[in-house]
Amino acid sequence: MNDEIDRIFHALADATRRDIVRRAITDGHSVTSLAEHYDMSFAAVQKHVQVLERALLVTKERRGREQLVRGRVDTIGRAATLLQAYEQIWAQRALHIDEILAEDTPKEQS
Amino acid sequence: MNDEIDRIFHALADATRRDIVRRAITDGHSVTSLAEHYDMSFAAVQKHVQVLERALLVTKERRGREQLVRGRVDTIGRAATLLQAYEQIWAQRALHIDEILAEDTPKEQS
DNA sequence: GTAATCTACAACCAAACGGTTGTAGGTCAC
DNA sequence: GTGACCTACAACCGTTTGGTTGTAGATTAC
Repeated sequence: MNDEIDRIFHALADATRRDIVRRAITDGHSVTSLAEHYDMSFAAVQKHVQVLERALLVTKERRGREQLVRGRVDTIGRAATLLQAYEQIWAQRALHIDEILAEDTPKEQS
Repeated sequence: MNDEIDRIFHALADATRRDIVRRAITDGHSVTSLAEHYDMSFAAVQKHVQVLERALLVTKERRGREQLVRGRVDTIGRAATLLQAYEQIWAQRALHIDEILAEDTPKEQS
């Protein structure tokens, strides 16, 4: 499961791949049509899609001779939840600090 | 700015680094005390901390001869917001699909 | 002042990344 | 069936990553 998270974050750690996800999440796009937007070879874009696919951030669907790339919302949601968990931990810590301050202040006054 | 996001996601794409952030977000820890938890050299952990530092996910604070590592909540929140944005885009798409289905179904019945 | 502790950083190495070109297999149009 | 198009994948290459060991600089304890 840690490997799964590794793959998700690694996949998102590249601007080209994030842009592919952005495009693919609203509509399916062929690999060729995706490749037209970037200043690199078709094969390079194909590799990026493969990385996204292994991270389950994207699926491919045959459409005639094309392969439609589509964003996988469940996985993106999973990653967002993970990060929110980190925020949650922090929020509890901040709350805890507030409690400590609230307890200490009166004692200093006595 | 894209580089900043690259660095954040890349930093989180490693289980050891995620664990360091987890520990450091609630309390400051010296690099040595962090290193005790992992099956690798001190220098390796030090490098991981450096990656987190460059991604602004963590700050170091001198405390005598130790260096306290502490999680940066603002950056974590930033990453969470980014992922939520992706989810948001999806939600709109899902809503759109629902609308299409809602429009189509009656027509099929008539 | 000396020894122990904590950190920083350089040098090295194998493996993974991110790109390239080239070749080959399906699918569509005609 | 031929040609054009879309995709898959192998081979290659320079750079980065993630680990190691070793050395050196501060800081603390005594």
